[in-house]
Amino acid sequence: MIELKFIRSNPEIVRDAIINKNEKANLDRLLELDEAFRKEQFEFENLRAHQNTVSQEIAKKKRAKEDAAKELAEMSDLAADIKDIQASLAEIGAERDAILLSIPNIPEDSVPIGRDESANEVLRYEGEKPHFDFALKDHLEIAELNGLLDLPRGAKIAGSGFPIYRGFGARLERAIINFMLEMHIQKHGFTELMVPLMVNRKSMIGTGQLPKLEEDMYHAEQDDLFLIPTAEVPVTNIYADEVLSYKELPQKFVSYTPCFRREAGSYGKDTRGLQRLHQFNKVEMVYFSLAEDSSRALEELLSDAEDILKAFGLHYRVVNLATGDLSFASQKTYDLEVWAPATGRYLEVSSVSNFGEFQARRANIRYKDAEGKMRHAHTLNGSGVATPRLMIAILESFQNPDGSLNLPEVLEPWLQLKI
RNA sequence: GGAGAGGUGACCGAGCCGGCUGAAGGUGCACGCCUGCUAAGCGUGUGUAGGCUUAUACCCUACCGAGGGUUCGAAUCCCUCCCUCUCCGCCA
Repeated sequence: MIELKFIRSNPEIVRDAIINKNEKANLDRLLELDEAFRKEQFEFENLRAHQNTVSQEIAKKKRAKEDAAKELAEMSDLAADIKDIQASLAEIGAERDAILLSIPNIPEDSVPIGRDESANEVLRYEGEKPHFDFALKDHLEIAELNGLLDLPRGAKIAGSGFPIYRGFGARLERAIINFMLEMHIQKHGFTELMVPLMVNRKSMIGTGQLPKLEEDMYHAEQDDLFLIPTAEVPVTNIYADEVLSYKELPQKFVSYTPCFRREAGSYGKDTRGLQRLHQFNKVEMVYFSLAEDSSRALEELLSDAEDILKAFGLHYRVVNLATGDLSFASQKTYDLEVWAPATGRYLEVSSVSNFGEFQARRANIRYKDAEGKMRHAHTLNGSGVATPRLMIAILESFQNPDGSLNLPEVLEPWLQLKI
């Protein structure tokens, strides 16, 4: 979240951020509550200070075995007043904090301003765009010809958007995941984590999925647990409510998990095949950095994610997301969009974001710097990468005229197969 | 699920027959001294958050798992919940 002090002294910056990110947060009400809270807090603290003083007197007199009846009489009323004002304070504070949690992070200056993805800025294209001299089949047709997927039965047992990978399709999926994990571990210096796939409400608030996106989350009501929409949630929260030493930073974690999203409100959009799923696999990178290092770390994460696509020899582009397309918690995000030749579109396979101290404030992730001062860590993450659309790009890019596949050699050891 | 023990500062750990405890002691950390280097030793300092403020200076308030209660006053007493550990049961 944004520090209340900052909001108080820079309301216009916050207001612009809310507008540019298409958020709805009642900033005016927040400022009003903030003022009311501080006013009552002042009253409360004065009363409390008086109460403490007199309490000391009573203690002193009792120890000296003197009579303290006069003081005790006064204190009764005072205690009642304090209780009242305390209740009012709690009420104002609760409303204030609820609004505070709905204030989005503030985009960096280098983020293009615009209300939706049409304002996104394509920074560059990488890799060679493949050319084919035969009629292309899309990933669903390839999958069908090779028996890689069983979407109808996935839908039967769970619902649409819950895919079954079958036979070589399952092995290929698994090989891709392992390949990505090992590259991040061995070449990029990440530490692997295997994490809970369900998290509590506090964790979801910590990374900023809640309160805004509750409708998009699968929720187990009995236990108030949420299926994770991304490994970002459990991994980023591992240091919630902790104080690290500056010497322990930076830290880089990579984690493979399935991800679960209800995708409420996006029915019928890009639904063919694996394009949009309720359950999908993703390798996620999470980066905890010193406050002054996060901009550099963002570039590093981007490069780590790009290495995956480069290793497969896929054509892709790097996009600097506009304010309106930026997530609630992000201050800057690069998307990687891979080219799917038969689908004929660039598909998002990775989002690499810098959250600054926004998540660290919510989750209370701090460190002591070299001067012994408390700082909030900066958190970043990036998909490295999500598999379904990567699978689309792979199936479509490496197809032969007969629908068979000519897969990239880098997968050879992971498939335990001669390619 | 049943029985018991416990949750205190970056960490360990006292306090827990209510007031003089923001909290002993130790470790760690920072600075200084000392030793030819390292190690050891000596000294000093070292909580967080909020309010007020030009101020990281004072001052005030809050915080001893979370939330309530009793009381003039609670880390200390009572209740509820969460978590950890040990034993029993169940189970992959």
